[in-house]
Amino acid sequence: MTAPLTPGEDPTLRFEAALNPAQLAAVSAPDGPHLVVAGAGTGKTRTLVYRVAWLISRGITPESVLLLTFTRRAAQEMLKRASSLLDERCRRVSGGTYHSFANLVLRRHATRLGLSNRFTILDRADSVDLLQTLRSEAGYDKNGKRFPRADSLVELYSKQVNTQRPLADLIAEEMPQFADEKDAIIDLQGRVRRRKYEQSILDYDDMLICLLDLLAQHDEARREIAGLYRHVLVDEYQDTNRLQAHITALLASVHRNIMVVGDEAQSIYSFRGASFRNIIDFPKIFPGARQTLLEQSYRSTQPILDLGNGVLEQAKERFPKRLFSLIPGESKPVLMRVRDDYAQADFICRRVLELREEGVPLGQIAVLSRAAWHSNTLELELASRNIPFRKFGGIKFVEAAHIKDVSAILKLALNPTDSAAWFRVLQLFEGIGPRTAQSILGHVLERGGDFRVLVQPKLTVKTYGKDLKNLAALLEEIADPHKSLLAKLEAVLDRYRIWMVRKYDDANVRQRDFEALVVIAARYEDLEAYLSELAIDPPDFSRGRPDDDPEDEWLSISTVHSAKGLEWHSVFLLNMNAGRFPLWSSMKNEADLEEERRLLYVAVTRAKRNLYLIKPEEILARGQSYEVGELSPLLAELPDLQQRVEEKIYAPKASSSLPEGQEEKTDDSEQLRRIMDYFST
DNA sequence: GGGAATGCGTTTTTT
DNA sequence: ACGCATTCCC
Repeated sequence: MTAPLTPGEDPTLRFEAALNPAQLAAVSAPDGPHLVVAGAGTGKTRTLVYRVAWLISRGITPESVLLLTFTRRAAQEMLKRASSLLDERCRRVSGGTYHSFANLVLRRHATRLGLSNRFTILDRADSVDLLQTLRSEAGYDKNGKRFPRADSLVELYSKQVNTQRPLADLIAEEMPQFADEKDAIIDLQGRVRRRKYEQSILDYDDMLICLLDLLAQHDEARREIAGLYRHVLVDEYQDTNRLQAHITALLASVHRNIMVVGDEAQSIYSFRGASFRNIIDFPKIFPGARQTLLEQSYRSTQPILDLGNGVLEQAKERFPKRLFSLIPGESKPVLMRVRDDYAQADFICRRVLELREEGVPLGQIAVLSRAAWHSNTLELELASRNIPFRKFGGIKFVEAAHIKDVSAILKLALNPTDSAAWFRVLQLFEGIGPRTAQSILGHVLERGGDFRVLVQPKLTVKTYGKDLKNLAALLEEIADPHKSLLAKLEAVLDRYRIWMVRKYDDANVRQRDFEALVVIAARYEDLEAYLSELAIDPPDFSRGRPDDDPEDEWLSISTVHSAKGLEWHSVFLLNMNAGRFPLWSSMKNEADLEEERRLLYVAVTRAKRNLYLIKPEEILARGQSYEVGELSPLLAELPDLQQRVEEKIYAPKASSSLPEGQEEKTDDSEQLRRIMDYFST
């Protein structure tokens, strides 16, 4: 990155030297709406970063620039880069993810919506718990009839909110087998809504809904909030849904200075209502919007782009855009055939070590997969060979049961009417299951969430009476407004450790995660900010070591979704089989297959220099049996696949290629590994 | 008999 | 890790 400006230096000159004509046009564009369509690796982020720096260098107040991004990592990265371009003023730019922005605005304006500003936030699992509770309260689970599972209902309702389509239509499409229960399903959604409203709890979707409600229904609020932001910038616009597009448009309704950046070909979140229509329709909402197209890739070599372009050519719906690159590099992506999952892991470990020998740091290497669990075998292999890695995607740190338990206890101190939190906490104790928890929490809520209900004689005589007493004492302690956040957290952890040992046999492994919890807490003043942070912007790694490795000294393992916006020198793509990538479930209809194509496009274009597509010859099927792993149709459908990739076969000669001093690998060691794999989870 | 504990089989992607 | 079904306990 370039050095900071010297006083008196004209930043404009710097921008012209650092950007190509299309990028410069976007960066230095005059006020007004602007759509930037940018292919993978064409400097999308760079353009936004320079735009922020350009605006501020022209005297725009940093706080009045709003930068909305998909992940907080992306936001921080951008502001860091903008600061190093210009100066620290760039750090004061407003923004974050849609959800974190919604949280900030709602804490200020909640009362206008008749909502407490001490609301707590439900994550996905909390929503499932709440739904479970209401489902049994309403008796929908026990009239003998089949009824959708709680988690599929949560998904359905979420889709309804994010697509803003009638629930009845979605039921007909997504779960036709439950068409008979349509009325009950609709009724249940109403019950969930009312309950959340009564108890001041919001799920992720509610945060967007409330923000939209505030902006769309309260004109004064809209003018006040939209008035604050002279410039609105949005990254990854292809992954916004209708709700977010509506919010964005309203935020820009006062000053009309809005720049959205995106790539229809990388739209991979349609399962949560995202639509690249938002990009297509942008000029309809903002007539006369300027448009800029970025097509030159600064990331990948031409052979890698050729494969990406080839994948996209098979798409039914496509837009005229063709990436090109001037980066030298002749070698084609490698399609590596391996025997099975274990050979795949073996190949990656060896190749990773070789790459490191060749001078490629671990931090410049990534392994990507369609689903988080696809890398399970690889993770074991990496661990046994002491190759440090971090895993992104799948179950996150904050989603682990013990972290959720601790958060739930803390939530009660903030909002004692949060029944989802009560439900979880009560079931920590032996002898309390869903039924008993339900009944106790009924008593608690009757008294407006008073903890002292827990110590009434009727309860203390039970086997779990002592636990409830301890809980009540703990809650009393952490509800104290004079106590610091850290002190509250320590109090909870001290008590929870005792409960945890009874509940989990791997308690000492889980124990280590609490250190991270304390580290995060140290950054916050109060409980409310801390819990919001955990719910909205949690640390995004799920496995591996957070703090004790230097930045670049670990290999990334990631889902394709979590790899969005990132790039590596060398990329391995796992399981290029039918059923794995694309998943079986996505092979049934063309719309899903289209999205898988875009996903593969995203995956391929993460690579700068080396790309390995790995194709096991056999895959472990349902049950224990191996079946033939067909080549992914997303590759097989390319008429000129042979020209676009170099096919190789990985057939290790076990004894000769093993490093000295290690045990020779024989067939039974593989079997042992299989057994270990099976029993370790 | 109600409700909790235990065992079994399955696993898409995320704010 | 979780939902679901079965078994076990009060």
